[in-house]
Amino acid sequence: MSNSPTDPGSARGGRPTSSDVAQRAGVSRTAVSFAYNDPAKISTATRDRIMAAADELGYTPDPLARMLKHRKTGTLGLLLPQDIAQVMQNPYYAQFITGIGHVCEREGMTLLLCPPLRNSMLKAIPYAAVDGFIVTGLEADRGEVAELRRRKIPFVLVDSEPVTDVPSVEADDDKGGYDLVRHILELGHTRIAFLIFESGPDQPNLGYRGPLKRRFAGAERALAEQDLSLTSAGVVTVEAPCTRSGGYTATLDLMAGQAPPTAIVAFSDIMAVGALDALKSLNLPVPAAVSVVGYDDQPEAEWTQPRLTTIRQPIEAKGRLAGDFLVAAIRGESQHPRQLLHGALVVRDSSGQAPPT
Amino acid sequence: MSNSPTDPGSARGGRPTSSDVAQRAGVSRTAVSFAYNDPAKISTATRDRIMAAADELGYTPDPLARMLKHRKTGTLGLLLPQDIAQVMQNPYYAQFITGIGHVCEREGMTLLLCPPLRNSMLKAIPYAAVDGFIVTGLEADRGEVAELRRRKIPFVLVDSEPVTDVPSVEADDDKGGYDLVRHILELGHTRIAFLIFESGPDQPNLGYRGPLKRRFAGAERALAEQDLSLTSAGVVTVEAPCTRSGGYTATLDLMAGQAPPTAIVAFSDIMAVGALDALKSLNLPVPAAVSVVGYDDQPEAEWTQPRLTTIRQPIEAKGRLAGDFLVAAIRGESQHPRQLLHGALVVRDSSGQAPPT
DNA sequence: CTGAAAGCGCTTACAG
DNA sequence: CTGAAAGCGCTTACAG
Repeated sequence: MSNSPTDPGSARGGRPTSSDVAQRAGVSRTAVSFAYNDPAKISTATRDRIMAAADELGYTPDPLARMLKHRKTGTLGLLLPQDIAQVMQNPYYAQFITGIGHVCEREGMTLLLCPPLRNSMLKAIPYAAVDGFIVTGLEADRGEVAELRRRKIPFVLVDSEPVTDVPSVEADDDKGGYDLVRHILELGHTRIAFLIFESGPDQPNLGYRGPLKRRFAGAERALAEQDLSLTSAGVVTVEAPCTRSGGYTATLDLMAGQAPPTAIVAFSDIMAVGALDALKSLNLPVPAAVSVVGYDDQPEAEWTQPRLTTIRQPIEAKGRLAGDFLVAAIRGESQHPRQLLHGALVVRDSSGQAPPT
Repeated sequence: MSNSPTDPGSARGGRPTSSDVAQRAGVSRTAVSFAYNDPAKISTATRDRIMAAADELGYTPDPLARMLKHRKTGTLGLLLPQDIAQVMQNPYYAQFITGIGHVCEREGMTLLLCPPLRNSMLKAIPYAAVDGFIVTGLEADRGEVAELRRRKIPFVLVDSEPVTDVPSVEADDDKGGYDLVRHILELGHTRIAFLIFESGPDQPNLGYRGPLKRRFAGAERALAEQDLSLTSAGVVTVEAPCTRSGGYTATLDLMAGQAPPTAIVAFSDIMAVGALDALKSLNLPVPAAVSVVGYDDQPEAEWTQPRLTTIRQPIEAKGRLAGDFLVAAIRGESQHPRQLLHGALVVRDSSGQAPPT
């Protein structure tokens, strides 16, 4: 109605379009577009007139229309396995996103956080206006990955099983788990508790997956060398939320049991810090009575009392590489780069000889 | 070329469009659209045929085109005053984003992180495909806010000066600063060091702004009640990066000076924790020799040794409210809601009587 | 139940 | 230096 040929929109309630500006400035829409994108193509006078009109009308080119035309959005998508709130609570993700952030800065791009939609990562994919996805916490055989493949949209896999036909960034979690447990075993411990983070409601009872699965695989190898296993007497595994208080509570429970562990292997620094808190509150000296080790080497690990033995993992580098690979894939530059990131055992003061029995 | 009327795109290198699917299924583009958006309008047989064709072609509706047509993106924009990497390092933002995340989950929306583009927040605005912005760390008189107003795009201001014609979420930082300093003064301290975070390169030498400015205003009121001021002998202010090690290093410097402070007022918990570290390494008992107080009441504050006296600030609630206000504004529901969030002094163990002189 | 047509707001060869 | 036209890929009244 108000959209008749004679009134191309200026009377509508909505925001002004390039037609409105063109009309007001007495030029074509082409000229308006040039004023913003290629000022050399029009005279200065025309440009000034257009900009003045745009200013009066409160016009700015619609980013959506621009993106549709250019077939690019200038944004990287991060497909998340959990809600934004949960992710932000996890220092691991904060570091990972920091790494991606460096790439965004360099490329002048924005970052879209894409949490599951109605509990489904799959459903979140088609609604994201991005040039490509970074996918974390997903095995390559999941439906989401197949969907991404099918849509031929650039993406990179982080922390999945090794795959060869997709850009991917992996960490040697198997080796990390092995090194950590071997260190503990060399100190003479045999009563060992594994303190792990809950897998999340998304994938219940599927057994451990992803990095956790690989860390356990490494742990089992180390145990096997001493004729032990995850099911040996004295070896236990407890799950808790991936937070400091999660580690605290779980450790309190653990130490209240009979034949409590002499070593606690937490697969997350933040949980290890909680374990340290619990042992302090129980007046159990670390590492004299109980050893505690973590995973990730978060900054906190250096500040705890005693300082935490842990596996250093280059989380930020992981994010940065994932971003680099994605940008390359978007540009069609690289084929299927893969990078395996190495961790390292960092021995500090929280692990020591097993107490005599 | 390959785009001739007889070949609507299926032979192109790019992704398939609804035309390709329509052609393959022998229906119109309308039918394809209905298959996705309103299946009741076509027969089951037709729908199946369409979906099969879509599957073979790897088709999914282009989110950009959809958004352009619907005039909504389903994403909230967070306009950041710093790069993503810096923001993610700051636990304040992690909590704030957590709050927004709850809203995203409830609404099924995504969150776009919009860092400055070429060092300019202003330049970042026109490139963001969002339904509205949450703007943090900006005074209402800044150009960015004027630009947002001009474009008539929904937005909410967080931690700005009070404004009435825009949805906003504020915290009573003035009262926080007052309460904190009054607490310290009541304990008899007169040699006081303020430990504050650097303002960032974006706004150099403009004096303190935003929450920092208001906290200082409150602090000055409290000082004035004791005939002191920020420039009194014994009262100093030092700036450092808003990190644990920033607080650590600054405190070491502070205590090495002559007439070192007996109270350290950090306007950030994370810096206060660093101060605690430094005092421990100097063997200065807290609070017997030196009192330390923080701001924010991050989870860490309860875990430090000794536990930290601080101002509790509902950061997550701040994010949640900002999200709620923005969603309401996008829907055109609310006018200009404002919410002032209250903090509270939480006295724990890190503050005590000033040592006798 | 299905299709031709207009339109979301922009950009970019192309012709003048 | 400027403008008419086609097109990015979709959706949605409208007419059948």
